[in-house]
Amino acid sequence: MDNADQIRAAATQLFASVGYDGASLQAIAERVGVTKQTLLYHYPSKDALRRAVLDHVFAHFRERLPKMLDAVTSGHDRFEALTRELVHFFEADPDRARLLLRELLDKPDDMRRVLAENLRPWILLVAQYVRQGVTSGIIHADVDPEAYVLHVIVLVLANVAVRPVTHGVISAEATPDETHERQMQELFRLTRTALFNR
Amino acid sequence: MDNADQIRAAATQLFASVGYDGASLQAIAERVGVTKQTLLYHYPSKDALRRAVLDHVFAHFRERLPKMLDAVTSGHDRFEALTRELVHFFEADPDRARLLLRELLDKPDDMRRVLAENLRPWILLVAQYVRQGVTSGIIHADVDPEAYVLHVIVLVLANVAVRPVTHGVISAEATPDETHERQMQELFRLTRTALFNR
DNA sequence: CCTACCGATCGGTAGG
DNA sequence: CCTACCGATCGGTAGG
Repeated sequence: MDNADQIRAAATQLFASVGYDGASLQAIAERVGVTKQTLLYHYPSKDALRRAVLDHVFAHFRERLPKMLDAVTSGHDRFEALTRELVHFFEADPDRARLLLRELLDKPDDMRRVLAENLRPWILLVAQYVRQGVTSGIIHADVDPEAYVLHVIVLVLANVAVRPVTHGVISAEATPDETHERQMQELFRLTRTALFNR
Repeated sequence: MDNADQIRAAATQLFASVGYDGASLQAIAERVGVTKQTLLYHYPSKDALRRAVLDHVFAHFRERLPKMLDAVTSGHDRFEALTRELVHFFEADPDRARLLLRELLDKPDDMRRVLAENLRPWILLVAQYVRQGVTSGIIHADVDPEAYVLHVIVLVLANVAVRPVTHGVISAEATPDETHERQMQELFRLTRTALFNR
């Protein structure tokens, strides 16, 4: 991994944890062990670094898309497998979830375009699979396919992003990990039950 | 509304839209038409202003709590009424949702304490109502009550917060308002179907 | 002695 | 990739 990659990785972490404005170029450079000026050699502006970070997250997402779509051919466990792939993608690096959520809040206009390009085609495709499930009778007839798929994505994204906080809200004697595991189990149950006829 | 209240209101808007670090005291003061020094007279530091903003949101939430809990005595439409109260609370001022989501990302440790105090007792109470519904047979036996209630809150919060982006993701010819209405209708269907036996 | 401010400026740091 | 800087703006405080 060269310096440009290391800088992007450090920026991803810092943007995710303290936000774009909260992360100074100096702080990002220090994490990598280079000067701020070296950073600005690789990325000519802070905004260029932002775009590089975001592009990299979506590049990873597109890489996993075929695997995700393989999971959703037909039947009950197939849709759950898709949700699991989604959870796996964000839990593999929770900074992805926090970063995307921050971008959604910070740059709604930009993100509308980015998501229209990167997420919309995929949502429409999965929604078509949902419609096939309705036709074959295994899925509730009153589901709104596109809205449902978006809800699943939002729910996974938000739950992974706010995971550090969840524990204090519903836990009793359980550990933070157990609480999160419980939360994700209910996420699978909830999204499955809301979709399929029994 | 005196200057202190106006400053808090302006800070709420700016913190919600550009984040805590992105909102300068100068910009907040300018919105109200006072100097930055006047702001610092009312709130001795930026962090004090942050706490005042957050406290005010939770004060509003606690105000509406009795009404919310009235809604959840028993039966199908009662739980939906509770979700509608929650949606109403955040849609009445979407800045509340954006602000809370930002705080969850910016200050997870602080928010864990804040939510343990302000949200946890209420979640546990509603979860007890869910358990009663399980006993009486109207609610699915495999629901995780606390996790379910938290998912509903997270789903409402996230959907209101990212509303400006939703339209570009699933819409075709519909207006942004119609798309959001569709999204919220599916939210009600999803949370209802995941809870109740048919 | 208190309240609600003002114009000016402090030491540091931002992105570039 | 580094040294040496810039215009501007940051959160916070001075006396009156």
